[in-house]
Amino acid sequence: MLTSVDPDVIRVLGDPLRLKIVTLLARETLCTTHLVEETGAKQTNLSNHMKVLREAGIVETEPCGRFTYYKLKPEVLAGLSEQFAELAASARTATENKRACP
Amino acid sequence: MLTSVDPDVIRVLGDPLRLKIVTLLARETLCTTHLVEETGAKQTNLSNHMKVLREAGIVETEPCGRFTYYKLKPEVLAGLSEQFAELAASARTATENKRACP
DNA sequence: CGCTGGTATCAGCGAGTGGTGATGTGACAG
DNA sequence: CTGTCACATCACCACTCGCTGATACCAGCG
Repeated sequence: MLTSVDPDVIRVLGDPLRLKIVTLLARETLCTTHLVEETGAKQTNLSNHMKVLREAGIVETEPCGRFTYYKLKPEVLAGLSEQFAELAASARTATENKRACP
Repeated sequence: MLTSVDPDVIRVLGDPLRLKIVTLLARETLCTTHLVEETGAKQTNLSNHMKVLREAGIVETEPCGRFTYYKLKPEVLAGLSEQFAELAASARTATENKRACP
């Protein structure tokens, strides 16, 4: 069957700042201080976005002394990739599969 | 380099109704009337969403008499899939790539 | 033509969301 | 114990965005 993509994950990744965070975390595991430097956003703002990403199951936290490291969960991104690939494959066959005018 | 995912396309797909439309269009090419039946949304609402999808380059229109057929552009979805696959692959190596505490 | 039906556009309203400052919490240093 | 630092939470404001009704547009049909 055609597995529909999870709207929640996409919605979370739809925010430009969050997408930038995800892109940064795809390169290396970072803590909030690093993310503040890299993105230029306020700490409070970052913390809010990290909470959203955490609750969406996209990132994991790993305490390290007073610091909190964030790392991506690759399986979530891989799942997204697979679901979009399925959609794309299905869409290729749908071009000629046209429902009749009512 | 790590190609960042296009925020605009993701943002557009983040809406649940639009995602449902895309899922439906991945199965067959439909016109607005069909989409109204399938989603239960008002015609005006659908038309607004279709405009957003069109401007994001996700769907193409194909007039057919008085009807307007919409079909997906598979390459956009395939591109998304590839970009997420890259992110996932990069994220897998980023787990041990931890920046030092400041 | 004028009428009808399919579609697009416009203006307005209400809810949800992001940004921010103040504040709370918990861990380490001295 | 006390101060400091990293981080999280809360409350609030402003703004955006989606939904809707009214309306305009356009293609076919009689």
